[in-house]
Amino acid sequence: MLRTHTCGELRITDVNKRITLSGWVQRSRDLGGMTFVDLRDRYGITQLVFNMEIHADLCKEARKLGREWVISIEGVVEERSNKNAKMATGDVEINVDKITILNESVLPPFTIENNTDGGDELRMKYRYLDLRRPSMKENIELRHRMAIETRNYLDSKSFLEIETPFLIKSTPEGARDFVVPSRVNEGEFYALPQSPQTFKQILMVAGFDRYYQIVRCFRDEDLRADRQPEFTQIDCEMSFVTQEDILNTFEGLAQHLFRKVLGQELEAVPRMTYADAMRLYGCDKPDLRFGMTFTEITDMAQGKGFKVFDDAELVVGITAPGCSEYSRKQLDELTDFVKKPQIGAGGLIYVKYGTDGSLKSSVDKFFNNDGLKAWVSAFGAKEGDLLLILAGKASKTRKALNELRLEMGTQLGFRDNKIFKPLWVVDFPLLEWDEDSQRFYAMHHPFTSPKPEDLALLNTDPGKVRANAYDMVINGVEIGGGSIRIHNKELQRRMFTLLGFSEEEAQKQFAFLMNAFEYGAPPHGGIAFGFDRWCAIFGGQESIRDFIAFPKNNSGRDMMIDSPSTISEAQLDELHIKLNLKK
RNA sequence: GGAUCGGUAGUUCAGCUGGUUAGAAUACGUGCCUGUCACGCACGGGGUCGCGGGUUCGAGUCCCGUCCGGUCCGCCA
Repeated sequence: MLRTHTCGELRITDVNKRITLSGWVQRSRDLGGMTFVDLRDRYGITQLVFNMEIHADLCKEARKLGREWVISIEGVVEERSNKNAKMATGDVEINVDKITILNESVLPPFTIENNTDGGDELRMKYRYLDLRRPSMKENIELRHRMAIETRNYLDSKSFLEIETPFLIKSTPEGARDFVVPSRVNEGEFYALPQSPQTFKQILMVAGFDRYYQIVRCFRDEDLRADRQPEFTQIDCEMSFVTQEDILNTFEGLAQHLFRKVLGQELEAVPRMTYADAMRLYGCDKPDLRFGMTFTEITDMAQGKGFKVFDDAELVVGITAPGCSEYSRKQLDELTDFVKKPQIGAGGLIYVKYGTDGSLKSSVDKFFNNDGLKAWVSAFGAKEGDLLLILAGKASKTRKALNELRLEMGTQLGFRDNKIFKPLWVVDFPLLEWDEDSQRFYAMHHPFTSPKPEDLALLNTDPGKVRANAYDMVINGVEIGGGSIRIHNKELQRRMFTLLGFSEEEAQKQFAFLMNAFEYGAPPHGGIAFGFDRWCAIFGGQESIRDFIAFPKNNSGRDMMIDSPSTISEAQLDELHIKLNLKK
């Protein structure tokens, strides 16, 4: 037998038991007369003790054990004379009388500890070593619990988990597709799904009523810390429901996961319209862990001869609580921050509202004390606060102030990763105008239904039409989004027209869906959650990579298996493919 | 497609305005040590300063190019 127990389970109540443990050598401490070895497996660490006076040969053998060697030992559980309160197994140790070396290990390139000395690149190349670290193991375990509890909840609500194909068809809308050549169909290609969107809608036509799938999706776009070319969604769809039914059902999922995975009771998730989110936070996924909402003072600020304000479409600011004593240097740094090309503000105006009630601003030349006082009151600022104001074109200025708000939230310690503030953002616009191509694009996707009360605007002012679309946001991260779909042929046709699809194009791309809709499509809608992101947020981290067992790096490469890679001429021939390389 | 930061010992990093033999910590090896648990102490080995070119009496350091990695913008319906 290679083990009777795991390395995480022995307690004081097990003293005097004869046991067998197997695992990896975490480290050893040779004190001369005795040697301690920490033996690690998935479940924890148990200390082994070897005493020169009792087993000299064994003790010498133990000294030779290297880091990450795999061994099996037999011995007796003993109470420690020096207990270690930091370890779950810290009350006991194993007096070993037999060592079996199961496998030696070469020296690992980084330490197998939570505070590893390894950089990201090495950790990905030697992922099997990285995954031995307790923190990584816990992330993977968290992911497992999230998946199990998602299935438990959805199963309890009569959802069926149904698999949809990975080899599907490329569509030009949306993200770039990963493409797979077909050997048996010369010159033709499959595409990997960006999401199972059309399949889940067809499952509704098929009458499956409530569908879900924890499913891999693929997008051939540039990566970020929170974006991988393949990622996992909790994909869901329901029939005979209103938006309200969907929000309630998946608020229930969120509450279930908070309870089962984090042990927290989640109150009702607040809702905010897209319009309010943009007005108060300058973005469609506000971080509600802190306030600092936007205050618009365009009217108040204009007509006093300050050109920056007078020329601006919008003058808007935030209140940084307790920051009136910010130094010139700190304010300069904030100015540099908003002037970074990625943020793109022209400059930053501040008003210091001193603890003594004094007012000092960077625009004193143009605004007297009364003018500034009116601002302070509009902002609802208190003595000791600092107003930070941006001006310019409305959308760009809001975007920049959003970045500044988040930066200030971080600097002031308001973004505690142990605190969770979920939010529904609702009433998204149906369409988005694209300046470059001078046409509307679907903000969510072309099957999203407009709000019935906005239907009339479809002909007169399409940009104003709101959709039955919604996002779930936690701490400023979009973790899910969905919509009520169009199930009416006429409406769908009008949508395609608005989006600039000709009848033929719509037929060519979506014939299967349009055909299915001819046969009695029920009213339906759904939602999809970014599973990796949700895991990362629950784990208190920003990067999703540490919650994926085998992630890809910034360039979409798998550092461990070194993919993608070239293929042989024979393979290319078989696929009828000729390369046309730029370099 | 663009911006920006980085590449120096197995690893994580320092190395100033160009100037003697490139350092620290950690890991590793050897020795000592009977209650350690980040054990301790002593000693030791370990470097194509990513690569190529240039400037210079002299380049880890400056310049150009290139490769690799990180972060962000665009992109991601």
